[in-house]
Amino acid sequence: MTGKNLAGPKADALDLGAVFRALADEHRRSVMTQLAADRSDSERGCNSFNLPISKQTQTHHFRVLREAGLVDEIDYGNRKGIRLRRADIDKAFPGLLTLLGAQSEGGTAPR
Amino acid sequence: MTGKNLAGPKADALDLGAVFRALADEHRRSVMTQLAADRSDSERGCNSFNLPISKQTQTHHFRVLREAGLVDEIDYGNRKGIRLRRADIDKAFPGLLTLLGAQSEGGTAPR
DNA sequence: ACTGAGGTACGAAACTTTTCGTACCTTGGC
DNA sequence: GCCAAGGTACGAAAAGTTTCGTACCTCAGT
Repeated sequence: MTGKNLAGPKADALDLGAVFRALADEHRRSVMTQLAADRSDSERGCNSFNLPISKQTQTHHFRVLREAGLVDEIDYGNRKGIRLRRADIDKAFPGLLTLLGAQSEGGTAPR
Repeated sequence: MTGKNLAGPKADALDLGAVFRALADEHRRSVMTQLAADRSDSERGCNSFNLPISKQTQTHHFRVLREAGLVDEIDYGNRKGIRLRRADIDKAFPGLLTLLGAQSEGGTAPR
């Protein structure tokens, strides 16, 4: 069954402030890092991220990501899909998605 | 008179979360955008940014920027200087500083 | 039609951030 | 020595964020 896409900002209306605010939270950044790491940009189920928080809180975080224009949310009624808006992000803020991978890849330098 | 450099994280200890949290605030992002735009990376006085907030609040914001490792603060006693840590930032998060300029420069891109 | 899994709405508690008032410190110039 | 300009410390109000409880919705399978 075809789901309907929930509304987010247009590609040319992405706001850097909203994006940084969205990425400031550890849980949301974890989601974005996982999405950015998958070069195939396939749709993922919303509970495939193993977030250690309740589902109400997850609803909140996914909404913030969508409203920042970072992901599309596809509503299937009793299930939800999420997909990275890679093309739009790369166009508006080139290098941002690469940055997300940098931290984990860089290695754990002891102080 | 030589001022003394206030402590911030080491170059290899920059944290992406702290950086995004620092850049999530409009005032701090404004400061960083101005600093990033000056390719000479010269030291600037702390009240040369025309922030529409009280000096106590400015103290707070500059501290957040320093603790995120984005700037050095130089204390002259009755005056303070601030300088972008461009090399450290470029090394840890290449492309980040370019991103800060993107919004103002990119402007209204026709899609 | 019932049930169960996944999701949302609303509201409240806990926590964090931003902001500023009052009081105080530091340096340079008089 | 005194003052003014620039800055900090501490505390508290205001505002924003994160979290979850309770109640409810939606679809798939039976």
